[in-house]
Amino acid sequence: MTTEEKIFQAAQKIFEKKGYAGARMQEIANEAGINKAMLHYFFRSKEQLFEAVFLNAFYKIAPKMNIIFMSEMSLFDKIRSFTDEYISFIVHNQYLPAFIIQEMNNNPDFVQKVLQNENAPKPTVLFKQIETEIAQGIIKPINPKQLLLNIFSMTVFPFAAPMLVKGLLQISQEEFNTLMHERKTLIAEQIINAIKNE
Amino acid sequence: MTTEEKIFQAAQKIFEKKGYAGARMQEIANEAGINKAMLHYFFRSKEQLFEAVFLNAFYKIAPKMNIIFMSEMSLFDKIRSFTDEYISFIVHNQYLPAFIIQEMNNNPDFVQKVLQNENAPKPTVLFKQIETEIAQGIIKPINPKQLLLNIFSMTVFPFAAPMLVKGLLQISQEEFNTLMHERKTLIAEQIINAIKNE
DNA sequence: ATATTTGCTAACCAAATGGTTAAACTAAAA
DNA sequence: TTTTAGTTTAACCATTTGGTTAGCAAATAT
Repeated sequence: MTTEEKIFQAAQKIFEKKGYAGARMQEIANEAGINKAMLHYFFRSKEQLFEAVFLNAFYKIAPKMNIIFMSEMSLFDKIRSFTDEYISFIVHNQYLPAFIIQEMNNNPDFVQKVLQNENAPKPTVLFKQIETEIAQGIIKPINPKQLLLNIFSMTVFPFAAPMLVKGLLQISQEEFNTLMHERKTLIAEQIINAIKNE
Repeated sequence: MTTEEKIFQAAQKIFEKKGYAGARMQEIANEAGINKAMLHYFFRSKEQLFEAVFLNAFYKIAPKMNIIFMSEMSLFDKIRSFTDEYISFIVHNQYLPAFIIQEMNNNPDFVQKVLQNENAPKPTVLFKQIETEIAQGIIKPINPKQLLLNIFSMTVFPFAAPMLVKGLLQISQEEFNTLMHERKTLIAEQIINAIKNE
């Protein structure tokens, strides 16, 4: 592993745990086992190092979102495969959603920068599909944005607020993981149950 | 307004916007229009000032949660009144959920401290009620923890990740507010639709 | 073989940051 | 009127923090 990779991985770990404001360049250097000057040698500044880490994190998740936005499946199958694949992925990267959400909240300017990229998921196609399926009588009438927001909320929230969820439900990390595994199919069931006709 | 109140309100504003790590004592003093030494005169340290603000925030929201945990209503009515009252309250305190969630994530020790207080919401009664209504055939079988998590996710998530939501749905703050207003009744409808028998 | 670039470190620096102090001001109690 | 207690400020302090510099050693190019 090159020094640059060591730095990047250390930065990932520290930024994800502490956020931009809470992270310290010295701590990242220690984690990487190298001299602090190397951080600036390879990445110029804390901001640029952070941006590299943040964009990498965001574009790790974005493709998973495109399952629901871009594929050719029926709405029900989109919901099923999105929840399943998203949760399967996030279980192995539990830190990502909270990190991304926190930094988007604290850095509103950043949001547009990220979402104007070509990789950024675009919901218009999905919205049209929902309207079509409503018109066909497959699902009950609902504002497409609300439906997408429901799917998203149920899928992402536990990973956005893991500490709150574990505290409120009074469960351990193990039970949390079990629940998340269950949710891979449960969320789709619940939503489809709520919107399907008959 | 006393100086202590000025400090507290300024601290609320700054901590909520920037988080503990991103907030600066000087900025809080400027916001309050007083000398920085006064912060330490009234609150001793940044940590203690933060703790006062955080606990205040948490115990503003906690009572709204007890609607669903502690009242005597039927499950459906609990869901209806929780989503309605929670969203109504949060619309006027949009910063609160993201702030609480962020600091609970960054400060895992803090979580237990907060949730061991007597005000802290306890879910056991609700879980039993759900199991009873399942046994009575009112609702379909579901893990009570999953049901609570669904209610919670749909209600809280948009306020936990407002920037991400606005970005992904490509909506303005105004449209966001409209959607949230709609959700006061929509969430309950969707969930009840998903779990009710017949 | 020599010059040059690249990777790396120790030491250093200026600014920022949380916190302290001593003195001054204010208002109420004695 | 004098004490006394609480409030406020300006100046100061020690530490932390992001960032820089000068130099060294190994690789690369000439």
